[in-house]
Amino acid sequence: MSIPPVAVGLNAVVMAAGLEAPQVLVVPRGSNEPALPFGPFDPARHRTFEIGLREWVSEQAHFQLGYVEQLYTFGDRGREAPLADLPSSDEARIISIGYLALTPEAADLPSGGGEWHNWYHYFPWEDWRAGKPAILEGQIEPALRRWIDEAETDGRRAARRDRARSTFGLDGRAWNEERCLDRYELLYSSGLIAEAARDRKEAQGMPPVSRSMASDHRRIVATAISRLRGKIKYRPVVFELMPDTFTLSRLQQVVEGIVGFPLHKQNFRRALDRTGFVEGTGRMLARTGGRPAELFRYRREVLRDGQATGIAIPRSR
Amino acid sequence: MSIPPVAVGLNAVVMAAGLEAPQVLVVPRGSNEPALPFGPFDPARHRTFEIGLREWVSEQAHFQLGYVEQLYTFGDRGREAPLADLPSSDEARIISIGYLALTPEAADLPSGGGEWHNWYHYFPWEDWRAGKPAILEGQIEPALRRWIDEAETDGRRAARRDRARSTFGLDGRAWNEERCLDRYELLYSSGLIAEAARDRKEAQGMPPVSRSMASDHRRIVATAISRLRGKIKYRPVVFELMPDTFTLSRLQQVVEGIVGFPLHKQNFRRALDRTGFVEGTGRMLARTGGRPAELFRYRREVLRDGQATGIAIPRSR
DNA sequence: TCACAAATGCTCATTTTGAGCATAAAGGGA
DNA sequence: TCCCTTTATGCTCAAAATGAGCATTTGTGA
Repeated sequence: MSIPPVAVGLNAVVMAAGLEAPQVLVVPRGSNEPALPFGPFDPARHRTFEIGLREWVSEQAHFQLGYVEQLYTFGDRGREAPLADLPSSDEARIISIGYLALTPEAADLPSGGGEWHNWYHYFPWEDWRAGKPAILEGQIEPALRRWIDEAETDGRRAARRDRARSTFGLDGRAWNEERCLDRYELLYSSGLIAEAARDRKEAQGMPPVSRSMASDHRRIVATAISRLRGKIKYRPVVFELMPDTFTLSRLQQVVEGIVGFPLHKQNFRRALDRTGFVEGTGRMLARTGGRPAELFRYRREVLRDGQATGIAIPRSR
Repeated sequence: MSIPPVAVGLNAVVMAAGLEAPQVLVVPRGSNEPALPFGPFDPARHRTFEIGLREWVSEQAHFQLGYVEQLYTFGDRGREAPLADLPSSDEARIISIGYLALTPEAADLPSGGGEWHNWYHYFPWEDWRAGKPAILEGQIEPALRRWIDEAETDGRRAARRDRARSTFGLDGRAWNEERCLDRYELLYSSGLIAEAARDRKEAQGMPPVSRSMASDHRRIVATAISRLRGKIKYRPVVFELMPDTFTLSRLQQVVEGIVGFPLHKQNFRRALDRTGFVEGTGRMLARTGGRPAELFRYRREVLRDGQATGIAIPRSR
């Protein structure tokens, strides 16, 4: 049995908690679309994927990754074509293994040309912290309804409607923040995303509703967002994004940034309290704009015993 | 930038609900250790991994996969060496993309030499349905304590103790069924698993505490079990393992087989009821050994709208 | 000195769990 | 035929967790 060779790349979705919104590390590429940091996997040099990933991130971006987990392996034909500075896909297929990395907000900006970009510049429909994003009613929902109506048969129309309803919460359905990837894929397959037109090399009528990224990188980021939004509920991963000490309000702000909607403050604290994940340091942070807040710290030990638990998400409004 | 080529294999962990316990599809290999079904990924033939996977499973095992999801991509050096019928790892590194597939219990046994094997023959310590498995107190816990004591420094000893406590629930800690993979990895790294001795080519004093598998296949199965045990709680994946109609007792039995411990029957039903996932057909199943049970069916539509929900797991005892 | 803005503290009605008791209905054997 | 055993189902009750919102503190800045 012989196995045809393919080239393997490693993609990192490095995330941090910004002041206003969660950030993702991207590499600007001049007039081209920005890309995720990317490095080849060299089986001769790297005993494991993760070692390889950490190595080239520290080489290229000059900073050390902390928390890292494998996301997904992407290998569909056609997805890698637009990355012009990589070998053409005609000979060797390139598959890429996506990783999610979380770094404390204090992480210095990498000097190698990387930049922190707000998640929601790439996914404006995902940010409900200040209510329903205008882009939904203004552009996306009408376009989705058009796409539904364009279906060729009644059956397909019904299938499209079901899909749009459940992912985008149309017709009174609930919005499920974890379905970020499903929404991206729906927008892609219905042609509402710049990458879709680009990949099919045709101009679509859709106004650029958000920023695009090179290759299938925006899909990889959507995968990372979905994963993080889910995981935060059953593993204490948020703390990987926090500095050593923080106020509870800041913690809540970071969680709200991730899930994309506001939380009920008192209930958030009550639930957090019960987990025992956090303990007061006695020190206070002044100049909060009101009463000073106590600084807390994450108790890593708690993770060890006991059940898998993350942070409760007591939705507000 | 050039990317060194590697060979990509696809591994399928195909699972079904057996009469007594969940089953996994394995390929017996005579005097060698049994293996998971494995097929090469050929970028020239397969547009996507999943298409490739479905194709060779239907070729080799003569049956069609239903539900399929990507699990993880395994690429550590050394892991593939023992699969003698594959090219040596010296030249080309083989990485394998693991997939989890779920098939209804009615699925015919594949004729191509595949066999359904009970999960718990490979992971006897994971089956708490009839109480704490004897192998834990009899063999695993003493061996773990020996391994803890063997550590060279106090710090390492403490680290080993913490790790063993939280994964195996030592010293009164809770048993978390989702940490199946962590437990396998601990047993592996502490040398209590046949594969560990094999991979280091040394004979360990450990009695064969369970069946082993080729290469890192048992690790892949552990990954699948952990994934399924987690996912069952927030997505209605159990129904992928059920036939068209089933009794509630059978459904509970399947869930118990997966999570590995008994559930409280009445509360299981109450919670199931609330999800609306299931509806009675009016038909009854006789000869259950007692009062006949109603046959139910899964309402696929419910999945569409509403929140992500799986099946409640009201632990009993 | 007095509002204001945050940070914290508490209460209360609802829901959701966790446990168990009670009743119903077939099949087997006395 | 009539219990008795066995499995299916129904229901109740206390405890815990959630969802909402009012009330109190305590620096800051006008």
